[in-house]
Amino acid sequence: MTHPDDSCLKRRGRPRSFDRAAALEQAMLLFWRQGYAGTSIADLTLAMGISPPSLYAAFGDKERLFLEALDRYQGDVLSSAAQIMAQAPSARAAVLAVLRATADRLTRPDLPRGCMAVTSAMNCGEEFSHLAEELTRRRKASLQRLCDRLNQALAEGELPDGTDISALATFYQTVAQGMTIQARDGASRDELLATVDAAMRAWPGGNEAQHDPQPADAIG
Amino acid sequence: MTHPDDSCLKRRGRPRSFDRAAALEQAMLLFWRQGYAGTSIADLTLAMGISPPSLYAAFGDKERLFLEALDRYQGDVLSSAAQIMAQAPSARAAVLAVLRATADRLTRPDLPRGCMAVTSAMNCGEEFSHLAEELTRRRKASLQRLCDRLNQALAEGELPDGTDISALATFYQTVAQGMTIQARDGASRDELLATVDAAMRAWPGGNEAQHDPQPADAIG
DNA sequence: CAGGTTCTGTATCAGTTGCTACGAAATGGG
DNA sequence: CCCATTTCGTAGCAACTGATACAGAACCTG
Repeated sequence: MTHPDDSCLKRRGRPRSFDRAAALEQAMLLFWRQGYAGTSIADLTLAMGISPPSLYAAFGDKERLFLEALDRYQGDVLSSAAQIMAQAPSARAAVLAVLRATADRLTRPDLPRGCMAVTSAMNCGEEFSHLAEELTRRRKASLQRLCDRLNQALAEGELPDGTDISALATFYQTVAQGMTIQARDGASRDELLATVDAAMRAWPGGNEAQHDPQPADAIG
Repeated sequence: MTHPDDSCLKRRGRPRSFDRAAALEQAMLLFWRQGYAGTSIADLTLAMGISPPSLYAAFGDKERLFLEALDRYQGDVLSSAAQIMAQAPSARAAVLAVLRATADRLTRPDLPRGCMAVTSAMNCGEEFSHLAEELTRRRKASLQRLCDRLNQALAEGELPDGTDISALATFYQTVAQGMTIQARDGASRDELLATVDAAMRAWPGGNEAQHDPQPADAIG
């Protein structure tokens, strides 16, 4: 499943005159800001600096362009989350670190607010319901990764026996998704971090011994 | 600020041949399900059972119809929340009851999933940014009402001195907003209620003495 | 009844939507 | 060089968007 220009082979015919990756980046930013239905081909071609035929030749159609932009978006987000989870010394630290990174990510001053995977197909007509379902599928996949980590913690004794792992993972995903709405409403990074701290008070087994270090300033 | 047919005065000319309130209800349901941008005039006229000129004569234009549908939506939701808050014996009970009612409201089998005030203008182009801002304003108003109740609890000693009321209210609003995404993704009422229980563990001062009664089954 | 008023359906308006036909331009292979 | 191949910009497609002009129909007042 590779894209038409992934190969380094010499291609016959007139070479492409624009940077496909850069154009995809612009498309991603537009879909992120305005959603799938709210972004027109005219918007896209203007931002990408190409004409409609070039867009269709390079990306197929609007829907495939959206999915590719979504892949581009999630590529960064998911690998970052995986790395944070891998480095965390405990499940609690992993959840805290991921939520803090989320607070940072959702309020970057130079990027659209909120999570593209949450906002970009929230309300589209029924003719695009399969897009909404695709985003739902991806959110469920994220939930599953969190469940896996929490189940590991349960097996290692970090979490009390009988802890409802699915409910706990769902709770933290719910908080993270709510933070997207807050970010869209103008919440600052610090406000989101305060919500993260509140959410961590719900960690099973109490928080008597917990002294979470302050989050490092965002460096990018 | 009244609508053209609020009066009970006898009106001259041909009487309206459709039920304005019922038509508004259908419009609300469509905007709720598909959002502002995702709902066309054709969709609306079909669902409302009227022709475009009747729609424009009765409701102004699409934007004013949307705002009126939003008022219709929030009328029920906000009065219900206010009543629940008024009846609750404590701030904690109020937050719990409102969140449980929210879990119920977001997963009604016969109504669209999620909160219309969150989803209906989440991603529209910049030409409708004032609609998104209007919804943001209403969400901030809801937050303010929650802050007021929590400040009252602080004054009454229910909450520890030094409690960050704004942060606490924002946390619970964030959870409620995240529940909208979960509901859209198919979460059941019980799953949302489990998230509510998790969120209540974050209530300041610990939960050692708290034994929240089970929520009553929804009766409509 | 006549006159004024308001609503109704048909039939559209100009503008935008996603998308593409077409021929010119730019490359590599022979 | 000539040709096949690929991309380019222009220009435009049918369908849909939000919103209306128009004429006829239905009501009240007189």
